[in-house]
Amino acid sequence: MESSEYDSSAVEASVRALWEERDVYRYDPGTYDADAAGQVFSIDTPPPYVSASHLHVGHAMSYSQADFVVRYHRMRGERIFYPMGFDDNGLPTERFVEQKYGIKAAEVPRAEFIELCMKETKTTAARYEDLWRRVGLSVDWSQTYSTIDPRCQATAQASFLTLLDAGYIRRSRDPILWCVECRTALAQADVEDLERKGRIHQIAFSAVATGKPLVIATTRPELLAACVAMYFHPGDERYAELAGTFARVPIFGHEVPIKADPSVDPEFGTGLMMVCTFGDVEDVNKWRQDALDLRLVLGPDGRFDQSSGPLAGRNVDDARRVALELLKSSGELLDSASVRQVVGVHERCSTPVEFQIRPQWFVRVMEHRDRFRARAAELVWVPESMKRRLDDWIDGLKWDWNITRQRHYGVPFPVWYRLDENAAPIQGDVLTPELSALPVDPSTDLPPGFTESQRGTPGGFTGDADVMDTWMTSSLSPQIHDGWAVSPAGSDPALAPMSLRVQAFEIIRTWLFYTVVQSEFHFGRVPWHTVMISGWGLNEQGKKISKRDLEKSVGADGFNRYVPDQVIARYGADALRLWATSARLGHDLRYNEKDVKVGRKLTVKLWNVGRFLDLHLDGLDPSVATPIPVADRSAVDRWVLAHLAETVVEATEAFDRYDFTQAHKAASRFFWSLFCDRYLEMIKDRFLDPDKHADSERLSARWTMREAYRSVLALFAPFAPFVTESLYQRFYAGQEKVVSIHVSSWPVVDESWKTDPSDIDQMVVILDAVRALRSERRLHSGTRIAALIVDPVSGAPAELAHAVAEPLRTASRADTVVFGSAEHPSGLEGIAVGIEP
RNA sequence: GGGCGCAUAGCUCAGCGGAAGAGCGCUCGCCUUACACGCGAGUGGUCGCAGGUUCGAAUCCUGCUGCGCCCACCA
Repeated sequence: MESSEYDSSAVEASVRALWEERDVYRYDPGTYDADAAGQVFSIDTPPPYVSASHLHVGHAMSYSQADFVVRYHRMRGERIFYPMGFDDNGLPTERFVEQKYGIKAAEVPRAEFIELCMKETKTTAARYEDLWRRVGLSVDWSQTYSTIDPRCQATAQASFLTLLDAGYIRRSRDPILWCVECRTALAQADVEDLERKGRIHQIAFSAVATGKPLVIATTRPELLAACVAMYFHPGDERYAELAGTFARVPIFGHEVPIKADPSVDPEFGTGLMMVCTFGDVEDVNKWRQDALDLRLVLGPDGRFDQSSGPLAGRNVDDARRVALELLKSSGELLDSASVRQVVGVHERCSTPVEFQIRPQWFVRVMEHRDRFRARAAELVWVPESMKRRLDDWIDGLKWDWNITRQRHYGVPFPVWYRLDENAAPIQGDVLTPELSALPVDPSTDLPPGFTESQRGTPGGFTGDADVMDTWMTSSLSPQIHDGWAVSPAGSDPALAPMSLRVQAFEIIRTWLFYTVVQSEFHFGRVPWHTVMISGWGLNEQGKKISKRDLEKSVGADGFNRYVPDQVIARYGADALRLWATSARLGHDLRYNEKDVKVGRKLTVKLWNVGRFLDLHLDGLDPSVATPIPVADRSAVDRWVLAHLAETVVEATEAFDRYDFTQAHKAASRFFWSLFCDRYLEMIKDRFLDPDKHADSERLSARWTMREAYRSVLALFAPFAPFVTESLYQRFYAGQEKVVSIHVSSWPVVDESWKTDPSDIDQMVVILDAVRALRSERRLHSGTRIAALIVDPVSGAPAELAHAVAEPLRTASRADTVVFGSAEHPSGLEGIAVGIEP
């Protein structure tokens, strides 16, 4: 038996080897029984973007939190389906590859670019998997998926075709959000706010009829080229007479109608505004509502086109500068002022979002919002307050979900368009494959009934060149797991719906929302029973952990406290995970290295109790000996079991409501202050002073500490899986004949443990007073004292004092207990104590 | 502007209707045959502010203030 200093690296490596060798975390499909469906516990985990260049301790925190819950359920005997995926298609990966290789997707042959993407995602995914294994996530790695693999492509395409058939998807030429940097369409969820300083300009138009100046305010003078109307508030008397007349646009000279609309704020600026195609959402609304002209002047590459005169060929910033110069020299720029503005930017590259018009695939979410709200209400939310975030997002939706992206690395749309005699696509004439043929790539595969020679020819066909929004695939993670699109039998009923979705709060509006959409449209139900939302691990300043933290926070010894690999090497994965126990679900937690040290101390303490057992169990062998009935054990032994019983109940109830923080606290409180600091100290005397104690007392202690330690290890197993497994293997696995503590080993309270602990509780109060006396005299706790003097008043205190005299003597390391006169208050009413060294 | 969350010991955080808590830090002891990554004893808080409900409020209600996040947004 090894019983040396704790070496986390060695212990964790050998435990990991055991898990992998025995395949402890493999999902057991078993036999599906509808009545026993609760026995499967299935988890829908977030597939991380493999392009996120580095994982930090904050990621380790949220993934660990999911693992706590999963491990608890596994220990309760449920069959765990715990897969892990990697999200490797879509923009983030492309941008990562573009940056790493210094290329632009558009300027490299498509096949070559995709090959680079695949290569990068493979190596990064392997690195992630390795880290997650070392963190101790109890994932069944045989269930791993990648959002670009054939199964996922087939699932996404099947969803698309099914939704198209059911009328949930439309193709239309709408104004769409567009990123000129990434040169692709975006969905509302891809856009975030950026606050910045801008300038607002007063610009004079002129009334066509009278030549009078009409002054508007704008932050985007370059869009004068795209101006199609001027508006004022219908109640604004200053401009009432302008209704139905026209204004002339500066620089460009075209005439635009002047109209009234209640959405205009008469207090803002001059009370007159211009509408362009398109500067913002209001422009789009008025353009639709009043059927205004279309003057699209900004191209998909972010440059002004030939119709924009002096601005032609320029990008937005350049065009703005030129427009202002022209206005200034013509005297039409009346005023400019600084203003703080908030602009919508693409969240991946922070480029301000522009508008384009082109045919796109949209999922009709707007008209079905009530259905999504109803499903959101069916879900169990942990914490409950997070439901509001989804409700608010649904309420604030403005557009249908645009699932079209003009990129290269993604799932292609499984459609072809029939071409007319000029080889132009015929609107609405869409060719689709059989579901059984999926996945298809329309750029190389053929539509049913066509030959390759007809590709791109008059009367022939052409494949859709775009790819799907990455969320189109990841929102199908439950269906990827249950085999919906690829298994002949369809969704595995044991996995549909799933038990639990785990994720952080920032992707509620994307991943969570879109998954609800898919599940509702395809199956008319929720995708999971419960959603568990974790917070973020923040840096020491309370901010999001940044790339800078990962790169710059390096000490003189080269140690970076934010890099999980380094933290694990120094303190152990158990210690890092134990830090994550202190974050309440849905709440952020500041990361401090010292808090990992606290976790480290707990793992070392658990280990050292193992050494204590090695010394004192004295070959106790449950496989041949029979335990002493609890009723026959010493009072202190019964006492510790009574508190253990309370602890197990508390931890179990906490875990059942996903409150792993309380479960950990309960275990910790019991283990440290009751089991170690009091119980083990109290029983030591039985071993160290054998003459004063009967063999039966020692045997009672041996059985009790063996049983209690078994439960302690199990209570901590979800949090610190490595050290608890190692100790379980050392002391219990052989006798219990169970491969791992992590399987069906959650502690069970024996009814006989539930005794009244109050006598010893009170004794402990007296003991504390005795310890204070010893401390005053600078005696260490091993030093024996000649006598403990107890001075109780008659009645209940005297009865108690006599009842606990012997355990109190033992715990105090006193040779005798003397009932006599003493001065020092014990902390208990009616009892004073003293010591004679 | 709307919504949500948070404000408790120097720090990180529990507690959320019945006598202010933990860990870290700090002070004083103790190298005691499980553990100095330890043990014992201490220090430290008018629980953001102001009202209200209650026999009783850190805990419930109202209003402020500050911080964070989400949404909207002023052309």
